[in-house]
Amino acid sequence: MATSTDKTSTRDRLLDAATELFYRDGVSIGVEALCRAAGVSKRSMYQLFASKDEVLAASLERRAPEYGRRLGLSAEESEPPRPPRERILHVFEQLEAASVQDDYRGCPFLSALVELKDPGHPASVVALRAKGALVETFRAEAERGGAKDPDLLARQLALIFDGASARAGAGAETLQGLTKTTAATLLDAAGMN
Amino acid sequence: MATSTDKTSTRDRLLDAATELFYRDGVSIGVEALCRAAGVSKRSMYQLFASKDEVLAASLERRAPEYGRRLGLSAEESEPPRPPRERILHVFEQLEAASVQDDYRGCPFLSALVELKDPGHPASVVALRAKGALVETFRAEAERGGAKDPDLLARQLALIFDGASARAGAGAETLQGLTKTTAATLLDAAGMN
DNA sequence: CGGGCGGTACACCGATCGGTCTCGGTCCGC
DNA sequence: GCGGACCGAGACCGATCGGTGTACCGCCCG
Repeated sequence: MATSTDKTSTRDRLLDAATELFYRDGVSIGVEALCRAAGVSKRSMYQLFASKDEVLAASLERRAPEYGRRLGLSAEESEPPRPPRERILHVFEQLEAASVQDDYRGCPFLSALVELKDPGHPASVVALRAKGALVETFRAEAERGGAKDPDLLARQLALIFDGASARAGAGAETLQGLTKTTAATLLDAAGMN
Repeated sequence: MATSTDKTSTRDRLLDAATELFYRDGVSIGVEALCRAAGVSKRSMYQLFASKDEVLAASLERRAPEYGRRLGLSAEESEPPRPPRERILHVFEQLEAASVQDDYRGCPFLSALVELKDPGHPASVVALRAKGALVETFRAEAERGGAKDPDLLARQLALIFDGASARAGAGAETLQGLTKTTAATLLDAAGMN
């Protein structure tokens, strides 16, 4: 019936460990190490998932909603809707805040796409969907804010977002207001607010 | 004496194959497959390099100068120096031209950094140096072009560059003038030409 | 009480990993 | 012509890969 917490616990433990290890060590982490970290036997893992690839896909899938939420882009009804410009800039504030943590390794979806190199991989499909959702949310905010070309602006912001997460994750950039400044410049040029 | 072409041929064949296979299949490609593709025995490879990691680093190292050259950033004395704005925009033209090829997988240096995740890896050191050189060249052109804040502009352009190569390489974006447009917007905002 | 059911533990599979080593051949200078 | 440097082919090493098969255990439900 999956009503209580302990029913799903082995699956959750597995996906929690998968999220962390795949992110920290990359997709090449072994099934053995993964299961050991999760406190789950390989047998159980292969009863829950058809393959390691599916575990990776599922861990990204589960991460997607929380990812959008932390960026402040989810359509929450709690707060009165802040102006689109603020909401967009808030995304980059969050990104920069996350990037200063020393275990930051960049956007997990982009990393998975780069590491897998196969767009047909189940995890790549999930990652591409998450990336598409981000652009779409940017686009909606841009439109709401009266940008001249919402689609162009959204794709520009996505460039900044992924470029910043990749460079910061690789240790090639420290951001420090860089993305917020750049995003603001692009918003201005798009005539938004 | 390493004077003629054939003396260095096994090394070159190996690095050529390494460049291609590491780029296409990622750093997880096996030594066996690598040597087979290069027509070089494992024994020869391990006499030329201490480890697979060193082969990867050397292949990136060798690629670096040609990389900068293809972007049109090398200090060639042949042509009369075009204005900085044009030179910068030319970089993005070249990037977009490269990204339409169906075997395009993004910037090889950024990919290596993402895949390795270890900034101390010899190949990561090479890649970080190449990335630093790109930013520095942007910065020099920005200064030459009278940008208000050359350092800021250079980092912004690097964001665009890496974001675009990552997204295009992952199949999440098709560019189509996007980077050139965006770069031009940033150049304008920086008061450059 | 008994039988599933979900779970762990662990041996095991063939394949492949990075790396070493031996063998035989080819070519070059003496 | 001979010795040695060089190199490709590939066997071999222990470890690990993703994945499976078997046996055993505790727990809940009838």
